[in-house]
Amino acid sequence: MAAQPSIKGQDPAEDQVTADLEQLMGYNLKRAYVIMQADFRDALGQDGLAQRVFSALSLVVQFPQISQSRLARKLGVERSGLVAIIDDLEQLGYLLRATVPGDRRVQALVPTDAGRKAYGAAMATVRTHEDALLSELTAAEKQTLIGLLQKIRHRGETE
Amino acid sequence: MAAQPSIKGQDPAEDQVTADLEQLMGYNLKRAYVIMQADFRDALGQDGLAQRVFSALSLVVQFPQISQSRLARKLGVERSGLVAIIDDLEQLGYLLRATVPGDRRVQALVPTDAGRKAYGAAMATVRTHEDALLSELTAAEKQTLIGLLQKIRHRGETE
DNA sequence: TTGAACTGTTTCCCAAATAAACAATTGGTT
DNA sequence: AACCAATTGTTTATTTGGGAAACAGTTCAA
Repeated sequence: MAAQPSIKGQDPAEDQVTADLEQLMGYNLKRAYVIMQADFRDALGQDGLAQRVFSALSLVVQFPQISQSRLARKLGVERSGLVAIIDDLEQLGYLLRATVPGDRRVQALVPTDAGRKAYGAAMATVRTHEDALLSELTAAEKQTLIGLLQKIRHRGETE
Repeated sequence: MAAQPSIKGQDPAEDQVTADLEQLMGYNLKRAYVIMQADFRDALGQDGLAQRVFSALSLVVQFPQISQSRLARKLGVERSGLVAIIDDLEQLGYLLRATVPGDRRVQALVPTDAGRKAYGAAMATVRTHEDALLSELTAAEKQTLIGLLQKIRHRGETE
């Protein structure tokens, strides 16, 4: 049932063995995620935007005047966790916390010109790096993969 | 180019808009990964094995007498990080750190009967939960998804 | 035998994320 | 009008996962 002991040293046959793990979706997802994440960091440099900051900026650019609560819900994070992210973006001058006339609780997130510009540049860089990393996948495969991942997301995010 | 301001309140149309983010592989991978991870925790209970501990146990069961260095390489983590994981498994009585005759540096990781048993039970639980979470995917889709994720892994892990 | 390389380990540090509590504010119900 | 529930942004503390650097003990080849 179990493989040979494989005491030590090189054991080329070992790599051919298909481990239980390799058939688990969670394991494959995690390993692939770690690789993409490392690639993302590499793309934007160690002083660049973190993945989550980039994602937040993207949605602020696409939905100007969105509130923090709604943004947190869209990103699937807690409101409390979003505060630091928005602080970062505000300090970088990429967005403003604007007061909303009708409701003094809410602060509308408004992207600045610098924010839109930085986002465009970052997005281009990220796309380039993703394309390079995924160069062994065809366009159709990439689309299939994204579609299947979204199927998981739609299932999990509405439960 | 930008969407309507969408000041406040419900805005059902907003969800239909396809954000840039939705076409990025990294973003979809991260969101799907978070969902699977939450499902994993839910499956094994809050006092159950963590994902990484489960993975380590799986490989120890499948490759008895594997060394920590080789296990770390297989899992894609640092040796230093693996120590705590093996400590956990040892404290649970799921494996032993056995000395190897030929090399006094190495400690072979040997699964106990309890370890093999616990692993089998955990694996069955994980599989059941995964199947439930992925019930909207066909068997073929699941296989395709795993294959594409492995393609990313093989690219990233050998670079 | 000397020096390079490897093994497991400890210690320190960092990033990401959640939970719980809080004041200010809003809105609905009576 | 007055109360109460819900919402918003925020702070604080805690947990988790992981990497970097250094270390002593050990092996191995030149």
